Amino acid sequence: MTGTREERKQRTRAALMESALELLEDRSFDSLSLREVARGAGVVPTAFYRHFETMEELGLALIEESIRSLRAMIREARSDPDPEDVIRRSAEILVRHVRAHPRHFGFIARERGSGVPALRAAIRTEIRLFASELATDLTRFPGLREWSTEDLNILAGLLVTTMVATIDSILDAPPDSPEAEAEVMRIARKQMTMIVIGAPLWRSDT
Amino acid sequence: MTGTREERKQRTRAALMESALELLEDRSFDSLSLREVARGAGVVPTAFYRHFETMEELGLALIEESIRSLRAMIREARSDPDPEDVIRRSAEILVRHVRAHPRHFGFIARERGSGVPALRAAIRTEIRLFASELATDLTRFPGLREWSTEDLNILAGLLVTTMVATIDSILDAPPDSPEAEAEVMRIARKQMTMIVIGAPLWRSDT
DNA sequence: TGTACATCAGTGAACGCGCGTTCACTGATGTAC
DNA sequence: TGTACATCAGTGAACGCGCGTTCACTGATGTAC
Repeated sequence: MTGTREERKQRTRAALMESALELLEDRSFDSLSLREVARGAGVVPTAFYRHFETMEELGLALIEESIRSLRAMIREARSDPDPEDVIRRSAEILVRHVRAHPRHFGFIARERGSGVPALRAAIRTEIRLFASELATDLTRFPGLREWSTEDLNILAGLLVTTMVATIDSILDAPPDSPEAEAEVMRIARKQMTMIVIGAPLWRSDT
Repeated sequence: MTGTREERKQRTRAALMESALELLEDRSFDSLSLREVARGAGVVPTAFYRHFETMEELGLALIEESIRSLRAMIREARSDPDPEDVIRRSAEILVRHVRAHPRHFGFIARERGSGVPALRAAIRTEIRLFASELATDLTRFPGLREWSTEDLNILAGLLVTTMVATIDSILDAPPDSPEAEAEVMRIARKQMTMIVIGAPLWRSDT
């Protein structure tokens, strides 16, 4: 029981989010109850209301937190100026980040398709944003310089879809197996390579 | 109240599944209650037990039903012996079937990532099965004849991922807009083309 | 530094509600003779 | 064809339970003087 009143309040808030994240490991968000979350945080149900008006608000806060992980990952992937090696590095970074924050990525991956509309919408917006940033980055590649914006977006969408599927694979794989991890990484690398090798040739075909 | 006792029983069973499917349009399966489903079917809660032991059993029955749609779609797509046109036709068939059974595909798309483990597992198994059948079909393409089984599976996985993402797009699009539908189909076609053009060239690159 | 008062994070009792499941039942349909 | 009995899909009351939310509260922390 140390710290100022404000610090302690923030700690309880964090405990509520932590509790939810833990429960979400094998449950969907809209099957979670306020009382369970409070219980997991070691706090009486009514204390919840000092921090969030509704469970949905807590869900959105969790998405925001998860998205910070995502952004950190993207920033790292982008920081590499060498486009030669970009696929290998991207696959590595993706796997490493998902392994480092499995509960956040699991939460996002699961709520992306299902459940509470507000969470669904927030996640989809974020993924779309990522895809359009990727489209901008793609112009650095030699074969793609004079592509139309629309075609770049389509290609970026395809790459993002592949990455999201890779996230699913990582989360499905046994958690402590470096072999499984390497395998997922290898497949992701091959798939992304297939795409970027084919894409520049696609133009001539209309 | 016509038909034999058995026919009437089957009709009630169908009504329970129909009720669940309707409720699932904007809810996740594990937030559904047995009482709601029974209510929607116009039947007392305890009557549910004459048809299913648990809600999970009903969920699995729904997946089975949904998968019949999926199989019908796959059969149609495979029946075309002309590999030239296969992408255009596949995209069309995909969009048409999803539009024809939006609730079934929506249910599958949503439960694929989330919720009840048994449903999740059943759906993933089915998708994996589809991917490995597709891998077999791919050997018909000239450039892929002497690929390794593993590489064919990776390519098939990539195509299936793209199709699943397309299903999401169709379900997200406004339901009565032929323009939106055509747009989704066009994007799916482009993406699959990018993949299959690039894939045969990929080999030389290791 | 000390005192008097305000703030407010967390408490605990209470509420009405929908839930899954049990049980004994009803009465129409099916079957044997 | 008619009768007597068996089957069984659906009923309705009852149960204990966890839920979200309200409310008045407590007592430690913060602030003004």
